[in-house]
Amino acid sequence: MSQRSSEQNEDIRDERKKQILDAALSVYVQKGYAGAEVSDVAEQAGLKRGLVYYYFNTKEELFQSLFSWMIEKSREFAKQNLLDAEGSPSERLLNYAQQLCRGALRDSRFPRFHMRAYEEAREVYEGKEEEYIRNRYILRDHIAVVVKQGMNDGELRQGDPILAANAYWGALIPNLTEYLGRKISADTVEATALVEEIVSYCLFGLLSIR
Amino acid sequence: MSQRSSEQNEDIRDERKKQILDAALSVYVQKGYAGAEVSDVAEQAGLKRGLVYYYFNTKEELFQSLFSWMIEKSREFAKQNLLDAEGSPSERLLNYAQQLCRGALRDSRFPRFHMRAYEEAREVYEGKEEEYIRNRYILRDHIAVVVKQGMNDGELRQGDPILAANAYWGALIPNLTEYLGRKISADTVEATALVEEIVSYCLFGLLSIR
Amino acid sequence: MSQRSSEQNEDIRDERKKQILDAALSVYVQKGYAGAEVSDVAEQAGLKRGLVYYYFNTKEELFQSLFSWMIEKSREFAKQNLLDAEGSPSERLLNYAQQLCRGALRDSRFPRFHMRAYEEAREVYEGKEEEYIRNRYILRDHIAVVVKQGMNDGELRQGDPILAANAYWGALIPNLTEYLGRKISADTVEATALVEEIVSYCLFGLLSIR
Amino acid sequence: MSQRSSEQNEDIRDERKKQILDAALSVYVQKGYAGAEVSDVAEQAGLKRGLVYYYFNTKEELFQSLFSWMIEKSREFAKQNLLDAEGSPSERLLNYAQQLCRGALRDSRFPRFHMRAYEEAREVYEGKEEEYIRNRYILRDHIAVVVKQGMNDGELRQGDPILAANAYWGALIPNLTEYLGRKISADTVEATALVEEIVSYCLFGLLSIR
DNA sequence: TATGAATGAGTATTCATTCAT
DNA sequence: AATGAATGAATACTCATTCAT
Repeated sequence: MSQRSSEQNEDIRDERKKQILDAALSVYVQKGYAGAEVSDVAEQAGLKRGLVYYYFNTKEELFQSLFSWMIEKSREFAKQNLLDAEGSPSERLLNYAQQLCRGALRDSRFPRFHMRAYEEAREVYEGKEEEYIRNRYILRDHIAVVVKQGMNDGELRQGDPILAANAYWGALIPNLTEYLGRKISADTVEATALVEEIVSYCLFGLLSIR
Repeated sequence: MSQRSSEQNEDIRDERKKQILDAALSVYVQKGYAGAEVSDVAEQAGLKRGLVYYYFNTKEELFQSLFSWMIEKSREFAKQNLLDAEGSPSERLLNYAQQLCRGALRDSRFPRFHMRAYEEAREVYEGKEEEYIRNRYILRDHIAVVVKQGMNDGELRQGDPILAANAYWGALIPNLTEYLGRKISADTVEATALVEEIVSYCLFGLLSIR
Repeated sequence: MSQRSSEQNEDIRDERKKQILDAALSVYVQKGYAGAEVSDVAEQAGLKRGLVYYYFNTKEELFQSLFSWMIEKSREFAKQNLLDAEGSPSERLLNYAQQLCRGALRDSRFPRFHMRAYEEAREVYEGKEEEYIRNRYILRDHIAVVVKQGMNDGELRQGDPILAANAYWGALIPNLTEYLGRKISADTVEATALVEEIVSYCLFGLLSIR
Repeated sequence: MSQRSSEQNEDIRDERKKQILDAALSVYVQKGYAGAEVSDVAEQAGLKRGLVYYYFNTKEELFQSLFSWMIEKSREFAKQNLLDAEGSPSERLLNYAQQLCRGALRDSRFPRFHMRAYEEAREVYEGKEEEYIRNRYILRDHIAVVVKQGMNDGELRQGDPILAANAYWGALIPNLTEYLGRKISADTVEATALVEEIVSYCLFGLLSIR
């Protein structure tokens, strides 16, 4: 019998893991950590339960991997579109919010993941307090860095950057998931206007005096 | 006839139900619906599991009752401090946010409930689509009503009242739960300033140009 | 406060016990021993569960009482209509079967009780082997006595009286419960014909050569 | 791909299901539906409880399967030995009764199942009224068909075939279970005589005049 | 690498029973 | 005598996990 080469196996392994994590994401945004069953994930991935356990030793490990994966993707995204982007802090915050909107139009699971994850990180990282802390707050802290710059520059109102970052992020996320229900396809005029509006609220607030 | 008068029994029943629902709230904000066990609720309430089932037939019924209870309290609160309050729309939105902050200082389970509930309502109300819809969006819709007035008056920027309400509420809630970690006692100068700041973000946004 | 006299109490007690046993019978014929709940019995009797326990210490005791009660009634009935009746053995067997039919027309719970009881006596009398034996076989043994006489007289075919009694009783009982479905009221010509037919099968069998 | 071939798995599944159903039968004839515990069945089968649930989703489903299985076996048996057998109706009824006796000597659980099932079918098929009806009466109806032929031929007395079938079956079954207590091994002269006698009662009745 | 049968530690739920009033 | 709140020991059922193949 011909043996698969080890590189081939390596490829299969990587692909399978991605496949499983992607399925886990879909299940997670619908049911959360406690409510998600390993069977659900397997089914969603079109694989057998046993195989999921072949790649991830426990449900906990699977979802911690999911969290790390998502956090990593989110961090990279923030780095590109926020931290390393060009422009003043407020321009970068605007831009970042726009990019997040665009992303949500493509895949609403991203903001939905973050809505759940904010509350459930403690359960998923039970017993790994540091990772929990590091992961839970990482995005907000990235934002806070830029907010702080803006405050120092006088571009943003003085205050606690953390609270401001929370407000910015909090104003954004629920509206990203709201897209879903409206099922607007990206790149339409309608979508652009909506993005514009959503983004504006988290920077300018609700008042009209400007 | 029973020795205990029927009013006494009525009182006992009411008190027990409250006691159980209050315990369920504590468990819920920590573990969510799927993660919460009826045993946890019983233990938290200092009662036996059997008694919880004496008052609520199933876990589902218990948590649906919890949701209805919380929604009702939230609705009343919104009525008093937002809908029926005095002042212009933006004044009322400011005032309501302040009152929510005060409430969160007393009992952080309120905002924490809403953070979870927004995502989990579908699971809890599985099979009761209308109740789900009604309950999930009720607060946001209350806010949207006032936002719409403000938009009509020209006090608030024109836009979709629902999106604006989402932004307002979203900017507020995560910061309310943030209080917890800081454990500031209400009625201090520090607390007042913090409230001021949090509230300002959801109405004025982050920019300083005003 | 006026005290109830002890005779009055005695009366109440007796009446309540009857009431409970009668309810237990109704529940029993529908659900059997294991399937019957004390709540069912209470509800059927229009009483509260606690009161049932006031009169019968355990579910086991309640149903053992039911069995004793039914057996006693059945025994008396057999004594009057079979053992102490007039006529030859076969005449008495005919008469007894007819009387059982009449009884079933009035209250089908009687034959239905016996159908269940035959199988369930062991469970109900668990740990009381003698009572079980005595009660389970008492009716059949009464019949066997008369059958034996008939065999000795040459009126009935020679054989094992127990087997014959089983056949007689077995041929009768399912048809008594069958009445129910047909809901024939007693004392009609139709009912009389039906009784005639049912009775005939258990004595004459199915063949026409007579 | 799995190492075990799918036929092997098929075989394992079939065997396990049989094993569980057989155990369920043993438990059922002793305790009935409500009294039977899934643990009992597992223990009787020498398997773990979890595995029982792996093959049957609920206790209800398990016992409905048991019923279907038994009914099917009974129906086939009736087809071979009664409906499709040779001879006149009464000869076939005699033959069928004999075969049932023989079967009971080998495995008394068969008649004992039918004694319980007649009463408990309604509970087991709760909510599936048609299946209940179909299954409860199927054997009796098979018998009634042959009885009716016999009546038409003039071989059996005129009457309601259903009542006659009930009488035939009812006279037979309790005596089949009676074998048990006597523990006679089949193929002895004694056993043959007993079968002869039992069978005779359900066709000829008790009278000697023939 | 992949499958699916098997296991066992929980978790929801039921129900007989007690007991204060 | 009567009620209904309270208890706890089962019992049905779920689901993460293991393991032989």
